[in-house]
Amino acid sequence: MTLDALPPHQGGAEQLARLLAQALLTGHWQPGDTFPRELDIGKHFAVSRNQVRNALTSLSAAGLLERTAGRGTLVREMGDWHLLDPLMSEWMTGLVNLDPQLVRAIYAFRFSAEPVVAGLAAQAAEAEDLERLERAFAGMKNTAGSVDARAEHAEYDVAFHDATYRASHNLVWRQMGHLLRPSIMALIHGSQHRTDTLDDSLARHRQVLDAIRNRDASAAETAAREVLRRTAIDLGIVS
Amino acid sequence: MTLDALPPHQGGAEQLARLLAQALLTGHWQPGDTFPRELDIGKHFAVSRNQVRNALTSLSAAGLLERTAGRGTLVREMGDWHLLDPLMSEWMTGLVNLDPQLVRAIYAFRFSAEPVVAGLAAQAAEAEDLERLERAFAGMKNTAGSVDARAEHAEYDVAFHDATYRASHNLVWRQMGHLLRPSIMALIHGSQHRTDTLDDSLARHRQVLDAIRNRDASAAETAAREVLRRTAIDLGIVS
DNA sequence: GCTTGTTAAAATATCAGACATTTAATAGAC
DNA sequence: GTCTATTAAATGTCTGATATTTTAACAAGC
Repeated sequence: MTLDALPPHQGGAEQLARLLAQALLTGHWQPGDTFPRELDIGKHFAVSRNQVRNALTSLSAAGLLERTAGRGTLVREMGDWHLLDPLMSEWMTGLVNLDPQLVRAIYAFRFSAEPVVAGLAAQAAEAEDLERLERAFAGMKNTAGSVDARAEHAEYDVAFHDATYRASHNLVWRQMGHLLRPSIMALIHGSQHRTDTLDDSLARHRQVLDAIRNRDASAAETAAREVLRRTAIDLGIVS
Repeated sequence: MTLDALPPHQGGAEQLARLLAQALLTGHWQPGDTFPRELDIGKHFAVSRNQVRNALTSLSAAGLLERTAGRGTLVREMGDWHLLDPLMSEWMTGLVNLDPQLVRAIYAFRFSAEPVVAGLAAQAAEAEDLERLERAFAGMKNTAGSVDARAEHAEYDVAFHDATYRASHNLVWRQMGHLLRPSIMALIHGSQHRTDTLDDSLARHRQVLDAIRNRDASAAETAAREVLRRTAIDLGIVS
């Protein structure tokens, strides 16, 4: 794979990093391939070697590449990717071609983890957390009607789940909230956005909110599981 | 806080990064403090500005620092740390002074997560995974007797839990295996290493192994919970 | 033939210094 | 007092030279 298929970019090592990362995430290079040399990348995108090095440093840190002096830059396999790196989440968000294997893996993780998190949230949530959850839920409700507010709706959706993770009051779980955005954003492209499915999703979210508000951990677990069943349908993982 | 209290270092930006990271992790600087300037760090440790910048880039990427042109470098609060970054795990391993709040947070995470992971492992484990688990368990058994093999024992302990995460066959869960090393290594300094507690720990690990081997998810969950109860005692979280 | 050592090429890593950019503080004009 | 230049200080960037590492080719010696 060469650089020719990639779109041009404008300004900044971060932009370049995103561009290359997204190419890697969508499988433009195979694991084990040698990545283009610094100088070639710089020449192709008309940026300095510094910019290239900064970008490649990010990609290495995220486990996408492996660089060794003298040999060059190698593309690493999916199992080595640092999926929990916030930068990764940023790069994944908005990708339409995200590897289905990856989408399924993230979903499977959420399906096993979020019920537990919701349970913890029910035990640990404080007033501040409940407010966040309620604000996010209200936002989801307000944007559920119109078709053109679906991006905004997704943002509130992310905010709701993120608030759940935060409400667990655990530093580690909270970090995992980063994975939510790419996972939920994938819904925008995957589902049909029919009014009744949105209503159904909303009702299930409300159950989670109520359970947490009532400090009912086991109800929160079941409710979270129900939300994710809905998500599975929308993602096309089950029918 | 100044740099004077830090030990000297030898060679390489990675060493420098580790040194500074560990100082940050043990609270040598308070959140919100301004970190020393690039040039001062370079002068103090007798390294080039490049090395300093490379080190600081790592620390920023891990969420320990926030750098802005013109203003300088700020120390971020614990809630912003990327606890799931493998580099962080590497820096945390071997730290004796790790913040108790952090140790407890990681433990609480494991206590809620590992039962689920063990359950998944029981469903998804393949022959290769069972072999890994058995090898690790055998290693734990062999090193349980002698007092001076406790570091080696801890390594097998890490390997056992890591094998559990891997056996879940989920890319996201697998990433979390990185957190195990610092968490388990903390045990070396925290517990008394009496023979009977080691035997007890070993017996509980065997339960997990057996449950996974028997593909009994719910038994694996309970067994994992029991292992972690033992860990809590050894960490001094409960008595 | 097989091993070993030498050399050369190619790639990333590092260095040093100048320059650019951003930010915050400060002095002055009104 | 408030707003506006100016200045200082910090991180960011560029460039070219140099160092280090790795691989491969090739020759020497047994």
